[in-house]
Amino acid sequence: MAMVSIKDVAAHAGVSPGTVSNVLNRPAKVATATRERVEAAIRELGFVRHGSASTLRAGHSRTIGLSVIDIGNPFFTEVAAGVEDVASELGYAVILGNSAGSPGKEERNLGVLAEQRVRGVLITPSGEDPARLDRLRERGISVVLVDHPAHRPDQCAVAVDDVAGGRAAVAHLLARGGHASGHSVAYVTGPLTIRQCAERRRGAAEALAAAGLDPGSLRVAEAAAMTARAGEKAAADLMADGLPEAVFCANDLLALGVLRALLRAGVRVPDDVALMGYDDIDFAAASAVSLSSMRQPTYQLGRIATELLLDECDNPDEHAHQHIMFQPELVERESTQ
Amino acid sequence: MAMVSIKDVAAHAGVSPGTVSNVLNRPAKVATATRERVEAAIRELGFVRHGSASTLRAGHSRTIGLSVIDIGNPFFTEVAAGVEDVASELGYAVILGNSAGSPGKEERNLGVLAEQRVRGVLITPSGEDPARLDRLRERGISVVLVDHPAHRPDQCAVAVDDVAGGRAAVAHLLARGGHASGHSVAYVTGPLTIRQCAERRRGAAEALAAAGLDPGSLRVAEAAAMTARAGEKAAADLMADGLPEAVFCANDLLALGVLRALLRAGVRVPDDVALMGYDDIDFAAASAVSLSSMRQPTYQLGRIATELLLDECDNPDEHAHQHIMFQPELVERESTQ
DNA sequence: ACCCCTCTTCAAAACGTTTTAATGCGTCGC
DNA sequence: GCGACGCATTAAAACGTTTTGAAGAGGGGT
Repeated sequence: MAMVSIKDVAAHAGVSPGTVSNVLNRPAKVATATRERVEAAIRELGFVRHGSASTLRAGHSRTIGLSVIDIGNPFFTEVAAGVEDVASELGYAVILGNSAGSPGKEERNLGVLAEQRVRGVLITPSGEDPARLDRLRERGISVVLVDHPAHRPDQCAVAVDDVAGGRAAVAHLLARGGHASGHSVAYVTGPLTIRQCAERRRGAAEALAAAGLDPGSLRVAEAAAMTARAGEKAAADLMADGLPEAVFCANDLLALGVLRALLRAGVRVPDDVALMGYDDIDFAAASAVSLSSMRQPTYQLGRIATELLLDECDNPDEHAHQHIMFQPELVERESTQ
Repeated sequence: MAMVSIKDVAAHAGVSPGTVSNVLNRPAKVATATRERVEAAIRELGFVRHGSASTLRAGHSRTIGLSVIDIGNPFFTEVAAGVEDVASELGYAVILGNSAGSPGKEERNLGVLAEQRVRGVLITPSGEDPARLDRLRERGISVVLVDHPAHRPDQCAVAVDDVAGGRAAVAHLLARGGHASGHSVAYVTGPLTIRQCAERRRGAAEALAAAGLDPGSLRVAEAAAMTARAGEKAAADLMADGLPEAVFCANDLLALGVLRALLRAGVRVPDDVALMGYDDIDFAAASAVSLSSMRQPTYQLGRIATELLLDECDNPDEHAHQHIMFQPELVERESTQ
């Protein structure tokens, strides 16, 4: 409990507190002999810099915020791993916020981040309200969007082309043949207020159109959440209305749930119904019927977003805002063979 | 960028900064009329309390640290979800640290947490070195162990009985019958320096002994990590030395990897080899052959640990340290039928 | 000898909040 | 009408660091 401060270190090393601060922050500015004396004192006394005091005086912290929609989803977990790795390499701490899809909780989390005076925020926004993020920017907190295109030009964003992904997925399903109408293709999705869900749907409709089918005929089953449980429920609803020939799910969690429900009902996959997921999480390959999916560079998403954010924070002058858009990649497995 | 401080609010409301602080921290102490005036000023000016200044002066922050071994493992993800929920309910921010099994990285992360003067730390230690944690305690940072028994009496810990889990798992495998010797049972594990791995092994050996077999005959395959990929590799090694009749894996990720490797090699599960995982992650039920596993109250682990930690922080006097030990539960699925 | 540099170090102010002890102002009991 | 008391508010100090401008020491060139 004996809080040892920079002053104690200074006294112990026979220098002024300012010099200790220099040793800590710009070691080059201080003579080798003194520096070593100070470093020894720091070690002997077990001094740990008080981050809050530093933040208060310096005007900025060494923490960033990460706000995701669902920490239980392996997609976000991998993003978080990328973020954590880069942040930790550069000596930043990561404050985690889980919005659980609720704009209210997201708002509260952003409030906490603002209080903590984080250096910047990485966020996969759960709604489409740029105003809140602009308010952060006005406070001098940089914002980088993750898995979401930029709201404005003077902002970094790292995203994946979801329309293209939806298009490729449904095109792949249609390529198996035998689809007389769009009605034979179902789209199981999370809340369509989530951008990713809406865009993948748009891509799906485009694929139908490209195949000469009515894009409006896509059967859409909107689940309340993007979890396996919600997927099971959606599949039950779907089966009640008559089986489609192919199902495209907005993510792998939904797809795993759908798969479980179908198999339990005695439906054969892919023979009776072909199935596509999205995200290519690790478990997609290990499921009962291995799952075809759209792969995204998830870990990289987190890494690059963090690198952009910290570059923006540390070199505000030379920093060039970037809008990065990756293309997803089709991974073909048993569920569509 | 216009930082509005408590002084600005005070001026705008025609009171002193001290009163504003009181409105923020003990609203009961201030007359209703003034309080409302101040609250209006706060709203109009968009004031956000400077967390660092507050921490500096008050001597403690409203953040806690969470240090886990592998954020990519759904087990820890669920723990993290429980932690985040409770912390967020009580207005605390969570700083996430991923040790990736490396004591060095864990050490660095703890350093960051110490600098941030977190109120407390939730940790699943990756090694067995209580000294580092004691050093935190000396600094006035409470520590609660998660999924790990207490190092000392005056400390909270929330754990699950891993010896019992290992025992139950292997007993279940043996109950299928046909085991002439312990050699027919393999244990695929992560690094045995990880306590969970070592204890589950002990439980496994105990089960062999209880069945009248030589506990030393358990075939142990130690993988470098507790991931599906590492599991695949371990399975390959295992097959090279002759197939066992039953495989017990230290977690579901390893088990999924083993399962994938076995199936690819044409081995039938459970007919040729029975397989048990551990953790009962969501995906265990959805795998190619649904996986028998040991279920742990994961989300609850996170919730309770956080509640204990925050109770210890907020009521240091009345707080009673607790050592909570849950019992895992066998979940039987296809892989052992 | 003198001046002018460079290289180190220092003293002191500032960051935004919390907290303590003190102040002012009514009100109550007598 | 007087002193005492309670309540609401305030002024000012303190938390531990960073930063700035200035001071001091030593050296080289004239």
